[in-house]
Formats: sequence, structure tokens, C-alpha cells
Amino acid sequence: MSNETTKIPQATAKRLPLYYRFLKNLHSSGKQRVSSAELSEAVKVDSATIRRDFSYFGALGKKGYGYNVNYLLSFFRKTLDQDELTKVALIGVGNLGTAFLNYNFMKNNNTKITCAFDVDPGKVGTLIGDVPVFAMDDLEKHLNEEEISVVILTVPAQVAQLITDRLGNTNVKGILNFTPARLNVAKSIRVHHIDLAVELQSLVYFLKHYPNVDETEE
Amino acid sequence: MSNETTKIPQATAKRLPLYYRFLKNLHSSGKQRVSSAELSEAVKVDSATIRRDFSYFGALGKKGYGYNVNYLLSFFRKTLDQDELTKVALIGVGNLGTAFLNYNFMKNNNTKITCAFDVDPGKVGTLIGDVPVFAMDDLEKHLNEEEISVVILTVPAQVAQLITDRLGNTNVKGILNFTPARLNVAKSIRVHHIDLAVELQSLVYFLKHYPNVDETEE
DNA sequence: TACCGTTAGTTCAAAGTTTCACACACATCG
DNA sequence: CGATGTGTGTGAAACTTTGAACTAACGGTA
Repeated sequence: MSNETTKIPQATAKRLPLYYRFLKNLHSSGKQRVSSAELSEAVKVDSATIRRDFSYFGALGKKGYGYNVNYLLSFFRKTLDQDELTKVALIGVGNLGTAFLNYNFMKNNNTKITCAFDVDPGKVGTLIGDVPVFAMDDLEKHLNEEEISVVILTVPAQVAQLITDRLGNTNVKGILNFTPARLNVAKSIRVHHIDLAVELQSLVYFLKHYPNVDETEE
Repeated sequence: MSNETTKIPQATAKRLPLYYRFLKNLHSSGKQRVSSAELSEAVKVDSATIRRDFSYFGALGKKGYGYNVNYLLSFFRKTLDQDELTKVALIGVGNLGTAFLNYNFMKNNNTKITCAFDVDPGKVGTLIGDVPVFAMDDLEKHLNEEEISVVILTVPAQVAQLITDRLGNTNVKGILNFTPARLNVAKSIRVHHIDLAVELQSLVYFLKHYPNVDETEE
């Protein structure tokens, strides 16, 4: 453990941003120390899991004391690269895309949507939530100029693969895909799917077939 | 296997809506039969996993032939309760909430947003995407009258727990939570989290720390 | 009708993840 | 300054999920 090069389990990596956010809350409410049990209550993750997650990064806490909020926070800030800003592009300014542009969900974070793309000439050239909307034709040009490596995909499903193929000519390494389409990508590109209809349907399925079980993540 | 009462693994259950959607696509494109390998290519799930997933429901396919699309489709329709409509309420008509109301992501499905709630008097009484917006004060009343058991939560984080507590007095059994808040709920209520900021951050983390690994779900 | 190629269903081992439970270290208090 | 309680870090066990490999059944073809 405690070695930077040791690979962190994926399940752990997915929880890190969650921990980070709650630590920020604790910090701003003036808390000095926190135990894995308290944290567990707040983020709804088993306390043993939290301790193990933290332990992958070394001994961050003190026995009989807990974790120092400031120390933990500054550690995570470094680990999650919170100091350096990751620029993100949003492709497809429809209902959902517009909501993301207006939504402040990356305000406090290390990620920022710096440009958006759409085919609608009525939207091109405008600012939505302070983000400039460019023509889809200029996609590769702007992505390369701004050296963008992460995109949010909120285009209609039919064109998702088409757009994705064009991303092959850019520096894009990660796609957050809100499209129902399952994308074919070069293996140098990482895709995370958020499929809203599937999420809703599977929730309904769980309710009908697994009555009364406890909470599950996404 | 093949027994209706056998509990399906959660990982499998999450994939069912995905399978269902692709089967619908195949059906409408006139395809008669499909193999697990073809399906695997389309949904990006290992073919052995697909075969095992299906086998929990019994022998749905034929060796040396594959699966009959019609048969499979009608089977899933029953299994996923596609015939009966699940009414869903949306709470919080902000940027994201409005997008969902306008978005057609449940048009083809067994779920439909039938009412929405907000505190803004300017929104109350209006129709957004054909869905009536009611006052937050009348939340319990409408939910009970319409016998709604699933809600989508798109309110500001600060009030998420407050609203959730009020759901305790209703028939609501499932919450799709788009709020960063981790909700305290009675264990009869199931919560699925979709935390957009966390998703984006964890994608960025993966890109920095796990270069060049393959695709991961949600 | 007999063969051949295809592909479902299943078994097994491996990998990944969570949870338990406990020793040990530290903080705290008298 | 010693005793006591608290809470971390972690070994081991339990559980979940995946992927590879195999078997056996079926369809198609000559």
C-alpha cells in the first residue's frame, strides 16, 4: 500500500469524488476531525470500506483519533488533481445539454465546460450559461485548439456514433455518454455511460422484484 | 435456474432494460433471429455474460440457432412489466427537471412522468412538456391521489432531505436521486443515485490514473 | 438422412469487492 | 503518568461478478 503507483480498485476510485465532496462540506462547517463511522453515516458507505479505500493511499488517519479533515482534504485535493482545471466540451445543446450548461454542477470542481457544439444555426454563436456554442462542423478544430480531452455527449442517439468517430481525430480521451447508444471507440478512449431511461427502468424492476432491500449505488 | 422465484443477480437486473431496448431495435429493423455474439457486439457486454443472464430466466434460445427476436422480446416485455404503466413524479422543475420533462426519454417505455412539483409560483399551474406542475405544498396530496410509487428528485441539494422525509408519508417506494445529497430513508424505500458531478470527476480520475483501459459501465 | 458448422447453456476458476473482527496505537482523562 | 476507551489498518472470509472453455443440441445442406 501507500505507493502511488499501486493501482486503486475501480470501485474505490469511483467513490473518491464522493469522499472529497463530503470532506469539503465538513471543512467548511469547521469540523477538525472525522471518523470513518461518521463519514459512513454521511455518504452511506460501510465504514470498513471507507477505511480500506483510504488505506490504499497509505495511513491517512490516526488510531483512536480518526482523520484530520484538513490533512485528508489536502491529500485528496492533490490526488484528484483539484488544482489543475480539466476543460470539458459539451456536444449537443438540446434539452439535456442546455440544462448542463446552465446547471452549476461543476462550479466548485476541477472541471469546467468551456465550449459547446450544436448543428442548430440558431444556437451557434450564442452563449448559454456563459459557454459559447460553436458549429458542429468546427468540432475537431476547436477541440484541438483548446486541447480538450473530455467531452459530454448529449446528442440524439442516431448521430452519437458519427460524432464519436470524429472524436478519433482529436485529443479526446474520455466521453461521458448520455446517449442510449453503445459506442464503438478505439481502446484509447474511455466511455462512461449514463443511460437515464435504463436507470429509471431498472429502478422500477428492482422495486417489483426485490422488495425491501437496501440502497444500491447508481 | 428457470424458476421465476430465483433471485436474479443485481448486475444482471441492471442490464435487462438495456437488452430490451436493443431487442426492440432489432425487431423494428425486421430481424428474426439473433445470437449472443451479435448482441454482445451491440451492447458491449461479453457474450457469455449475455447467455448466462438470459439463462436465469430459463432456456430462451436454441443451440446452433440463437434467439428468436420476437419470442425474446415478448418474454422481456412480460418480465419487465412493459405492459403496465408506472407513473412517475418529478420533484424540482429547475434546469435539469425541465429538461427531463421535455426530454422524450420515457416515451417508448413503461414509465411516464405524470406530474411535477415546484415551489416557484410562476411554474405552478403550467404545463411543461405536457406535464402539469403542482405546488410543492400539495406534494403528498397528489402523490397519494395518483398512487405514485416512483419519483425523480431534481431539487437543490439543501432541500433534498426535507423533501425525502415528506415522501415517507406517501406510497413512494423508489427515488431516482439526481441530488448530490446522500439521503436518509426508511429501508422500505429504494434510492438510486445519479451524481453527475461525481461521474464527471471519476471519469477524469480514471483518465489520469488508468490510461488505456477499456470501457466501464455507468 | 447423415454430416458439419454454429451457438446456447453450463461449469469452473479467477478476479474483484465487501464485510467482519481484531490487534494495536493513540488520545484522553483522572 | 497509568488506565481506559476509541477508532484505524488489515488479515481473512464471504460474496459477487466475470470470462474462458466445454458440451450438447439444433439447423442447414448435400
